[in-house]
Amino acid sequence: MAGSEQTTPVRPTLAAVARLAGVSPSTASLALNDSGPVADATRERVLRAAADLGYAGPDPRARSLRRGRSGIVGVVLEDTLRDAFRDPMNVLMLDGIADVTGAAGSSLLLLTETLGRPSALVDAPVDAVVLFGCSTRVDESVAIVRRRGIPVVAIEGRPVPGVLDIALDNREATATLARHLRDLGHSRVALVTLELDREPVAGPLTEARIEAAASFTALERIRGAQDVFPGVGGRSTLGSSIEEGRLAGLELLADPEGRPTAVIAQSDLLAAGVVRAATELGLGVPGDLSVVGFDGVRIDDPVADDLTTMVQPAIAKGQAAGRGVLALLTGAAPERVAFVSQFRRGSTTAPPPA
Amino acid sequence: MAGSEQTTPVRPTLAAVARLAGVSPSTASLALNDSGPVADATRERVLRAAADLGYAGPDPRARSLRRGRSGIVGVVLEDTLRDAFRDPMNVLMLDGIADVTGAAGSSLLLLTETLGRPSALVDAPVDAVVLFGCSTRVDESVAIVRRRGIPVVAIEGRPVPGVLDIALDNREATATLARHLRDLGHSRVALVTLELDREPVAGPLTEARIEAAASFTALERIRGAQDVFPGVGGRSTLGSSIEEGRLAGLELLADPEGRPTAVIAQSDLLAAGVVRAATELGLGVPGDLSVVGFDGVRIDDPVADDLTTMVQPAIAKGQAAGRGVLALLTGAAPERVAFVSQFRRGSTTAPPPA
DNA sequence: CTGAAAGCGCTTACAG
DNA sequence: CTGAAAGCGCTTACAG
Repeated sequence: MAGSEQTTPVRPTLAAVARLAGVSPSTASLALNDSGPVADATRERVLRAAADLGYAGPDPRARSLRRGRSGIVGVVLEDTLRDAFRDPMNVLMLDGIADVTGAAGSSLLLLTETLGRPSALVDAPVDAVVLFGCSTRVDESVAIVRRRGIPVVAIEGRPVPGVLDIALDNREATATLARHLRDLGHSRVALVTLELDREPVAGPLTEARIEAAASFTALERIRGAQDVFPGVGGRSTLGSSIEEGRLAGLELLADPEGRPTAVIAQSDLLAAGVVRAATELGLGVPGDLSVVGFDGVRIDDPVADDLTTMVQPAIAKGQAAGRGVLALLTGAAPERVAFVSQFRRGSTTAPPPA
Repeated sequence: MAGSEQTTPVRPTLAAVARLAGVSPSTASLALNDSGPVADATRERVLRAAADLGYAGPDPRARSLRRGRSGIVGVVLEDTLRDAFRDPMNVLMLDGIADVTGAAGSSLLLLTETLGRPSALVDAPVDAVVLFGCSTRVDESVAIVRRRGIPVVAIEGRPVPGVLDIALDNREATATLARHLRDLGHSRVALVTLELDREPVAGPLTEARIEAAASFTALERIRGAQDVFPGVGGRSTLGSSIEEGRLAGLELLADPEGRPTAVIAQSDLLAAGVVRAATELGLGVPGDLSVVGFDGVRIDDPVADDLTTMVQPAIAKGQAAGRGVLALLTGAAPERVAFVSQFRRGSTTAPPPA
């Protein structure tokens, strides 16, 4: 109005409203939040004053300091959002979390685990944190958060005391797929894994690398395959995407000699990539090569539309994580939750070529 | 240790550290942040005290109240995260924003515009907000945020005073596609639009609905088509997805009589769906039907892999929005940014059937 | 029903 | 170089 200010207009405070209404800040606060007995006339005066001043509600920063709660739940994903959201599983889990925490009035803060750069996690104003355990850098995050005394829920994390775990039967589920392949007659099987190491490497799986695996999810799924095919080898990737699956598939299938007759991919995206690689090399699926995935996403790819896979309840997992957060926040006894995947036979598995 | 507490252990405060170190809180603060002259010996004592107590750094809530900054940027998306993230454009833009704000030490808070439920936007502790303008409920968000006096950047928003706009040449870009079709000889053209209304409806486009359009992006793209094909009709959808495109395509192509020879879809996802619908109906693309999209995403669908489309710089748009936020926060003069899309001729357009 | 007071945990001029 | 003080904006016992 008077003079064209460059600075942000000063936001009216509760004190200003109280002053204009001619009451104390305490009374104004009670009236505005109607959290106490206030005379109707007084309330009205306060409300009018607030309206006159354009008071937009309490400053969330002050309120959260006072209350000891920010209403924010941190969600820790891998490196870039682009990578994290490429896999529909992550999006679905996030959506599941938001379902529950959103209904309780909390919003989600996106945090990434960037190697090198100090994590925003160290001083983000979060009430609780959800870790995506398929990430390879959960351990650092857990350390930071526990130091801060903030409740943590880990989806598929390596069981750690003090961290509420939302578990999936990764090992047993993969074993189910492996048995399916074995029952079909396969014995030359190869793995295509999710990112395995803290600094992901695409390359052949070795005992040493498996030993040192940072991703609990990837490790458990490897173990499930080993339960059925001891010593099974394969390749690790840089993460769950069709392209990574394709690259791994190309490597695995290049040499007609040692070529596997079946591939166990650790996600549907990777499996779709393997199918694509096979097609490029002129191999038929499932005629020449059987391929299984994991997740049970519908992939918009006619060539891998009907994968044999384990269907996991991604949204339910997210919701359970959300409920876990809420429980931890109210001091309730955190109950570990374990989800079970379901076998779905698609059209990408068959007996090995004669 | 002593007694198994149910309550969260009390976090050590700066005051506790100072007490243990035998200095004042002010000095402890200076030492911890090294933001002032402190004797080496003193600093060491403070640091040791902090370590002994397991002090995890300043409480972000208190710090942000004091500083007047939370280090959080709100990002307002449509309804559910699942819907928002289904379109790669949104993910890429988000990633672009995170690039810039993350480097400046801010994290992203996910906020959704849910009809009915009061938006978390009214009291989220954000320093600034980025609005995704293709959403149909930007106007409410703008109102809330301006009332709070928080800087706003809108990506493809309807130009509003006080809101920094990251613009895209939606109208002209669509006109380019339309001219391409006209030059090929098409005159029976139909539109498949993004969500148009506050409460999205899938159905035939009418003048009244266009008049009342809530999505500025959708509206501008309609206008661009009308610039070349006055009065062009079509169908609106519930949002950018292959399935929505398919459904709209099925409706548009059902009747062999009035069937268009070309469809202008407002996103590549929608265009892919239209191609799919055509295929289902036994129509060849581009032989029987030409289809153009918008965005320039690579869609993992062999049948719509090579769309004729306008390629838009999604990540750059996000980065520009991020820079806009930073500028607004430092009080710099906000400069409106306008991006230009590029025509890419794919294999989904050809002259109309004879 | 209303107000004075304390305090959430920190940072930042300001003295000394 | 160090400390006492003020204050960010609110909420919540506690008197009255």
